[in-house]
Amino acid sequence: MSMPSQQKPMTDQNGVSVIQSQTLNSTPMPTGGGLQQVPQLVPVSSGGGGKAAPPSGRMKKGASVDKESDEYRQRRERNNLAVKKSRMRSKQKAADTQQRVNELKEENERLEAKIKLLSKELSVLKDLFLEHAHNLADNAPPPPPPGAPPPPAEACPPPHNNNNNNNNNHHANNNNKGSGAGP
Amino acid sequence: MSMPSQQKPMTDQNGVSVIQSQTLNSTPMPTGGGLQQVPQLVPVSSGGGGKAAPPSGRMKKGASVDKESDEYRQRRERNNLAVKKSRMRSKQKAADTQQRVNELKEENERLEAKIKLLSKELSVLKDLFLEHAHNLADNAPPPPPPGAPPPPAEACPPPHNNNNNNNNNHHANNNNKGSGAGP
DNA sequence: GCGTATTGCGCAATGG
DNA sequence: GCCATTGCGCAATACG
Repeated sequence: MSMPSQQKPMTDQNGVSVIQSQTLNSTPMPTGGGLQQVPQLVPVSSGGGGKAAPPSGRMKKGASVDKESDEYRQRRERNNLAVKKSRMRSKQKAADTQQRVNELKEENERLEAKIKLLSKELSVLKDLFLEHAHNLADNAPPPPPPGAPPPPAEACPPPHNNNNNNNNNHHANNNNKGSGAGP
Repeated sequence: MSMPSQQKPMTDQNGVSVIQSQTLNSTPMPTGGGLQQVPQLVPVSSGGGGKAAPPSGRMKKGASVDKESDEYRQRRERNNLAVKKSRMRSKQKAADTQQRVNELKEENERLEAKIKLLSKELSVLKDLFLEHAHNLADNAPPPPPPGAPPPPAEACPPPHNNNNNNNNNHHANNNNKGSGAGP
């Protein structure tokens, strides 16, 4: 096993410049506004000629891929396109995820508000019950001692004007859709 | 953001590539991450060796930046580092966002479950009330005509065995502390 | 095996 | 001037 150059793939990155012949502006104009006029201003560099001619005449050989090859250029271009696409999608996905977070946060708030409301309603009802129970207790002595015959219950709770629960819960809109997430 | 100059630089990208020519491994830089490119092994191509010298001998001039410059290399390296860092953070952020989504989804489910439970409790209590009201109505003819003496209430609502709500909610674990959202 | 998709990396332009 | 961000191309690799 040994393999001679096994080291890790260290992207060597050479870069030849290739000026890109032909129309490169085939970009379908992604969303955001690209718009470009392509005025060619001075290329930053490269010397000139771009690599039309590599320093040494040597070109392909067993190991090298000649960048002059038409096929090479074609493949590169295809890959570049794919890369562009991939990155676009990646970005889109990120944005979507972010939006999802916002939506979920909103829904969370709504749910919490609802919980608060329900809790309040419950609390009111429970208080009513308690009050009722107290009234009962008032008129009915609680624990008759063992051995003593239970007194005939004849006192029913007086109205006591339980109208105090003037809470306006009459809306009673119980609209929970179960687990369905909102649109 | 960013779409500054409308003309995307025509990607001229020349790239002279200067392979690592001489000992380029001068980046010990253990900053945090270690990882560095190993000495080159060559295979990959390109100009193979040649790149030690750019295609044309000309280098600096009024406009071009000579890549041979020590300072240039230094700047490049610094930028590369910054780029790496930036990308790392970007990725991290994306991951965090994704996780946030998961957390929010979980919390949402919890909240919905709670709502369901509260709704049920409310419903039970309300039913009780209704039942009670009906019983009252049964024994108390609603509107005593004016002038008529109110009948002596002596019949209190029979138990009616309202035990039908045997749902064991006696646990009453109403752990909600009011408006406080659970942790 | 070939073709696209994804990923790491470097370069250059640009923003702050 | 420096670092941060971003678009882009290249090459290696993953995936079908």
